[in-house]
Amino acid sequence: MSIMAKSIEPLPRSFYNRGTVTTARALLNKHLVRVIGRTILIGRIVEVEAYGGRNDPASHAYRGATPRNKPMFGEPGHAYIYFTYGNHYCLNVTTQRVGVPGAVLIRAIEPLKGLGMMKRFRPGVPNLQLSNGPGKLTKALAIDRSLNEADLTRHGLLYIGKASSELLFTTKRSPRIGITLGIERLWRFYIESSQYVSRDVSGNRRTHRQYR
DNA sequence: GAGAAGATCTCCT
DNA sequence: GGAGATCTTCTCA
Repeated sequence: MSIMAKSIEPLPRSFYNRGTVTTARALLNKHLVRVIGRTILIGRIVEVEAYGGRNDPASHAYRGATPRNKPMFGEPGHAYIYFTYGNHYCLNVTTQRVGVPGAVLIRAIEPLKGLGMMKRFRPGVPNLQLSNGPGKLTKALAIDRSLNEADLTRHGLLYIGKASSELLFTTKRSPRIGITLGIERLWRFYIESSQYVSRDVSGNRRTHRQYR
């Protein structure tokens, strides 16, 4: 039986209108839905990181509001998408009430539907490598700045819904990846059993070699 | 207006 | 394991 996108109901605003770490954890195993024309791409969220505000030196919001990080200060349940390293887009979900900055970085998804189109966006890449990193998954789902501030609580081009069935899984936590400050916080969460997370338990990058 | 750093990925050795 | 790519954003003068 195929997964019908319409059967996936977007998570309500209240899901995001709470603590960022709580929301990050709760986003695991939810379904990220991307609509491109008549095609529906769906990925199961398997890895996330929480980013706070003025008390979190690793966060874009640490020094207050800027034009870039504005969505982090806005309504919860919206996309915050930024461009980094001259190459990559990163997808975040805003949390907490208006005026309180917070966002969850989606770091990895497991492709569930629309694999063919994802592979067209990432030609020559093995399945396990399609979306096991923040820059990879935005490319696999054709997510760019045009979707910045998109409302994720509605049926639109991009939203997040509950999984059709709640699987049992074990959540692991670790320091966040790729930052130099705030590494004492264990604000990265991932599904232990998933093959699609970006790093293994010891923090090593998952490379092509390991899968050949 | 200049300079530096960056929530990354890929290729090369 | 390491470095280059590539460009946006922010900070500071």
